[in-house]
Amino acid sequence: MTDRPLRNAEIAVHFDELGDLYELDGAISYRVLAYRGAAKAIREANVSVADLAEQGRAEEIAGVGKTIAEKLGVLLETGEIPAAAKLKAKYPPGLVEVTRIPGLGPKRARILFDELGVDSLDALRTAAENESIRALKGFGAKAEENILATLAAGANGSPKPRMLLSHALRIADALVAAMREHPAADRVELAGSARRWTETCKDLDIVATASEPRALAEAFAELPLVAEAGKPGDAGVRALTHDGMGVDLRIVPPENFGNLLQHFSGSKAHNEALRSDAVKRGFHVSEYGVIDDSTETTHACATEEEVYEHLGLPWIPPELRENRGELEAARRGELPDLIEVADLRGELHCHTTASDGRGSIEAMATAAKERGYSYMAITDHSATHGFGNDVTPEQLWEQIERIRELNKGMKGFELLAGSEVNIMPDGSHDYDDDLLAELDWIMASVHTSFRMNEDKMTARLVTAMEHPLVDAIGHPTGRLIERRAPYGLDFEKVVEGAVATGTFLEINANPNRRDLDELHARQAVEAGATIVIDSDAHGPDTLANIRYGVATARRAWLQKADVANTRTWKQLEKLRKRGVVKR
DNA sequence: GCCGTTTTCGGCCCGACTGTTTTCAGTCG
Repeated sequence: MTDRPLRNAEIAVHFDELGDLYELDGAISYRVLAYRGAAKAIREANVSVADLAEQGRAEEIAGVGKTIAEKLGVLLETGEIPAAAKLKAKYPPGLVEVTRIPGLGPKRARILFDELGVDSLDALRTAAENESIRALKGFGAKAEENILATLAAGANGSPKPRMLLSHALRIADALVAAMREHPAADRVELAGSARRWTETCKDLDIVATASEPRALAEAFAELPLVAEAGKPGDAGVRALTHDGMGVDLRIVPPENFGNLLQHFSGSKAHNEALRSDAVKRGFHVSEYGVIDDSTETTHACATEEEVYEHLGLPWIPPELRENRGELEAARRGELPDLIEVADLRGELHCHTTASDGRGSIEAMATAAKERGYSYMAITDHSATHGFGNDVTPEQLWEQIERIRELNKGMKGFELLAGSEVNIMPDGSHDYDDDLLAELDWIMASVHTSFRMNEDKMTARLVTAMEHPLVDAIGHPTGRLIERRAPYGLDFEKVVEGAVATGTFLEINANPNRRDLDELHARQAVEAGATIVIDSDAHGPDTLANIRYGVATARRAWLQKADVANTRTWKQLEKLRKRGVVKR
């Protein structure tokens, strides 16, 4: 354990935990919400909250007042919050797991603990089996039945794993397409977190209007993709797909479609903030309409644009709806003009059969041209990648020759010789400089020794960026969504290094990576760094993964100009640190 | 606990569902 100051995410964990503990302790909900709100703001702050606190400026964070600032100070000094320590002595750790059993919350868990001494999931199961829960006020036999059923179904008090967006969208797109073909369907749209292009999804929300709502709901329940479904009604139906994904189909009259789409697109945080703000202006917003206090009329909205318009706001792109400043920006008329997939002019990170890819150089180039790109860099793995997929220096010399030859035959398309070189533990690279100097484009990435300490890993990346020929850092934090945490990094220092050296930082669009993530990407661009968005395609088909990278960029508020490969290759060459190379 | 073009005190987003109740609290999204 180094004596470095706590990172934002680590501080946030402490305040979330304190919120949970206060909730168990029966604190008023607004106090609990205050801690959770502060935790979210701290987690998403793009400066070091520890540094801010050091300067006595913690209260500049929205949702952090005098009390939380004080607790933050003590946390940074001693490593714990006294109030939390006190509550942890009072409530056993297993009790938090009990609150996460569906149907049980903090209030009911607390009753079980106080009355029956339930302090773990095992104790909960025993109490339900002994039928001692039904005697409690507010509980009955049904409660015991539900508890045993959820425990038997494998509930373990940990949050349910979330499904990767790429997987969720495969199902969602198929469901939406099938619904749109139904004769009773009028409008069918995907809502929820998938519409906001979040990294993972808990479930799917689909909203629709229909000439015969019940017929559409019934047809939905019968789709081959659906494993089981509730009772279809005029309002829709809930279903479960074969891979366990919950799907909620909601059907409303056409005049309310905008309200419903807005409501079910979320996020929760965006909607709460939107509604709080609306109340101050004399409006009440729900999925059924916008109520105007002054005239006591309810406005049904057929489109989302109308919902926002009633509140004096322009339409806000779903990717921005996370309560990260979008409402304020919308009110000021300063929403970003978000980057789009069509803005990208070239691909700068892909693999061929020379390393671990599935396609030839020609196949990759053809697929890139078909996407409308005007350039592509072939970036196979370098000599130490291992797994038999490395490109030796000799092979790379040959590949450069082949690419130069192939490029001669390309019209209106530039095929570039590149490499994804490994960043060695000391920050050096595994090809000689004279070979690197022959390449048009160099990505540098970490593929080994992930478990270095934070200082060393930060220095490793900064050293890599100081090399005059390294154009960009690939998947800069090394995380795999839901599978592998990012390696320890002082991200602020990495961004400083990128800005100082003029090295681009990648948003890797592989849906398992999306690395940089949206918060890091936003932070990097605000600090003056330039981004490249790459598919890291290992075959012609996965060039299309670029949409996940663009989604991350949009969620990071990025505009066309923030991303280097929205430019032509000639323009991009001038932008990078080594400039244009004559050959 | 936070916050301020209604407010430094008194508010704090909205509605559905469930199981337990005879009118509602807790939970969920």
